[in-house]
Amino acid sequence: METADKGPAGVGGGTHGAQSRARTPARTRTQASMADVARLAGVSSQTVSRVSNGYAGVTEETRRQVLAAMKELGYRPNSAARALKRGEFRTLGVITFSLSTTGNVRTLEAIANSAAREGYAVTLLPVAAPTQDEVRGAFSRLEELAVDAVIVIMEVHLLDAATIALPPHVQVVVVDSDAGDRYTVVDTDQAGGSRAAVRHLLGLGHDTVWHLAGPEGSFAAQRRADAWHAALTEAGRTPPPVVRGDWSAESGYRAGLGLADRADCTAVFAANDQMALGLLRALHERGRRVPGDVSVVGFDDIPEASSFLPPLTTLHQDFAEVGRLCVESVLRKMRHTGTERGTTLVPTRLVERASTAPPLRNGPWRS
Amino acid sequence: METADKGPAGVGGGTHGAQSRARTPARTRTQASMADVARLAGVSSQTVSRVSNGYAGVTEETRRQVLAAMKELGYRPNSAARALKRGEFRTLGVITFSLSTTGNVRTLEAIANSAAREGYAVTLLPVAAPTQDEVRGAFSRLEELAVDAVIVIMEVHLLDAATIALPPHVQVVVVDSDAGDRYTVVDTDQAGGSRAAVRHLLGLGHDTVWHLAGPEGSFAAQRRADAWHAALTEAGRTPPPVVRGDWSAESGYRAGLGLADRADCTAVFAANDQMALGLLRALHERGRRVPGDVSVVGFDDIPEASSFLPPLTTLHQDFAEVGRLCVESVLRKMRHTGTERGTTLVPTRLVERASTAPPLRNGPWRS
DNA sequence: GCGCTCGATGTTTACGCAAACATCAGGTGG
DNA sequence: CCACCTGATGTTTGCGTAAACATCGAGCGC
Repeated sequence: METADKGPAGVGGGTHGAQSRARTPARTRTQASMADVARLAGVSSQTVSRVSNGYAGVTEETRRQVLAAMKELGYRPNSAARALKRGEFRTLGVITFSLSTTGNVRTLEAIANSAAREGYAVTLLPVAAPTQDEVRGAFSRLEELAVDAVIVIMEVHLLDAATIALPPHVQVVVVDSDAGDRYTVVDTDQAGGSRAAVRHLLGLGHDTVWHLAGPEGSFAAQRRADAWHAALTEAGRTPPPVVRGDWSAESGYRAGLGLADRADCTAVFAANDQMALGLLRALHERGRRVPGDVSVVGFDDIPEASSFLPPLTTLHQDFAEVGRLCVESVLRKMRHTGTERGTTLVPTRLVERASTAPPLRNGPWRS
Repeated sequence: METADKGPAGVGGGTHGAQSRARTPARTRTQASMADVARLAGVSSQTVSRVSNGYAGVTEETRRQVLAAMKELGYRPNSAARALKRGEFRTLGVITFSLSTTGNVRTLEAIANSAAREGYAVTLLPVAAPTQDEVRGAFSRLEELAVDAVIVIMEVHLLDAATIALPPHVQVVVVDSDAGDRYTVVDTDQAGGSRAAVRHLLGLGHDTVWHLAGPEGSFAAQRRADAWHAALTEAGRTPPPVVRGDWSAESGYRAGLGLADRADCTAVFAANDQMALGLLRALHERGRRVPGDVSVVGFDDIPEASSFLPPLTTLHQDFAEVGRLCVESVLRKMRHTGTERGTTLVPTRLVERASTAPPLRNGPWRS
């Protein structure tokens, strides 16, 4: 009872107090080790190890004794020692800057869940700003970090720019990139999604489709814009000039104010739902009805999209699948120690809601 | 020079291919250790350790030699060995279920940043569902995890319910809870924010304020609801019945449909911005203008709130500060090995936008 | 100049675990 | 009945680091 650590010990009830029964001096606040368990159970520490790792070759009787001793001492394997011995940490590092975009967050969440299922922990490497220095910093922190592999949710050119040497055995998987030739890449099928958006709008009868693109530096934005352009060209339409935002609703609003004044703009494909939200607001303020006067398609299908005014037609991204595939492929790379490259794409799905409709050929704005 | 691992393969350009120049057997892909560096530099490994940790007592000359050797071998301290020796991992665990709410994500991000600044890594412990079993599972994974302390972003009653014993030296800090008597709690000043919302609306001249509350199980929701109730009562108003949602925009919409039909409902305080979004949609569909007929106040100030229709008046939460304080207090607890308890509250700030206005005493819906 | 201190460096050890190897008892087949 | 095997268990060893202790040479006061 003199050990004082009873309080913090149990979150909730449980095995409280085992510590306090210990006979060792009070300052010994160190966890019980295998040796301690072995002593109490009257076996060798190796046997404890075998039980701890679920190996065969231990009598049921012995196993029970060891388990009892473990419980009594509140034994927990020391992961540092384990990692040192085994040469692996069972931990994945995830590098991303700012969790401010839905996509990154959802992907991260899926990664964490998949990793947990595989017995891996996930360590977060935040990068404050998308600058070379910051990325380099994250990687140097990473260098001495306890991870077996790394998943990078980031524009890969920043990664290239930071000429940092990773420990040679650390595998890397990249999200949001087209550098499949140099890395293993898992990503949403940006191009397919964009084409679906364009085709949906053209199919409704719109002459052409405007594009509210993401920021310049983003590969995702670039690919969505490229595919939009290609789809229009393939359909024999003239792509209007690209309007750029920065993913934020605010930027969508600003861009939307410009678009709202153009009578020839009857359909807009926004590169993400946030910008679409801003766009809707701008159109509404300028008296352009959606979808009567203007149809709008977003990208991402954030949970709120169905509550926009009007509910937003958008491309659903399967972030869970992206995360799952990231973990799967990085683990595969680790185990095969292969250097496989290539890109895995996860398809999108068009979710039709109320923000798209055929154009009003003779609406107040038309002619 | 014969030691092989000169070039720990590079991410990005740089030292690529150095591996292949190595003369030792290819399978030797193990990182250089302190001993290797020591050998190359012609010093003892202890001196390497001293340089590595920036300790005094090393000649400038020697230091340079060691640093050169480190660089040549691409030496990186092995964090497992370091952790084993030092008895600490320099890692914080964060337990949360689903990163689906803005608040949790933003807090997590702030925690990661603050932790990085302190030289700590952050390991994510995802909990799939808010059930006892899941929480218990997360904690048992945690038990053998390489963390020095834990921050829980979760309703604490789930934590209580999971009768799990943490390693005694692992400190816990909790977000979103009122259990300051048992844990160290850092949280947004939910009550203060709610009172500000109510006072703002009453100040505009509304007779009373309706409340669109969060789900039953949530402490944050409970506290916001309680404070709303108290503020109304203090002002001598009769609180209308509570309307409940589940934080989602969809639930806000459903609740809003009911509210929209009540002529006596001229002001609503929604417990978060997402629900406010759904509420706005419902009111709009039913022809109730905001803020003309109904004023709406949200909570959180998510980035999109300024792009709602109309831009939402809401309570700004300082998640960055919450995260920072979490890290600060958990580290303090670790260092002092204290068992300090108590609650730290971070104030909110009312952001007035366009969704609130004085009531129209003689609008179409009034009398 | 002698003994002393002090700063720079080397040597030993242990952290906790698990692979590799060693041991040992009991059974089996010739 | 002995050589051999098999399955359960114990012993040794080393992972990479850093604390604790040991050493060693130079400078300094008397």
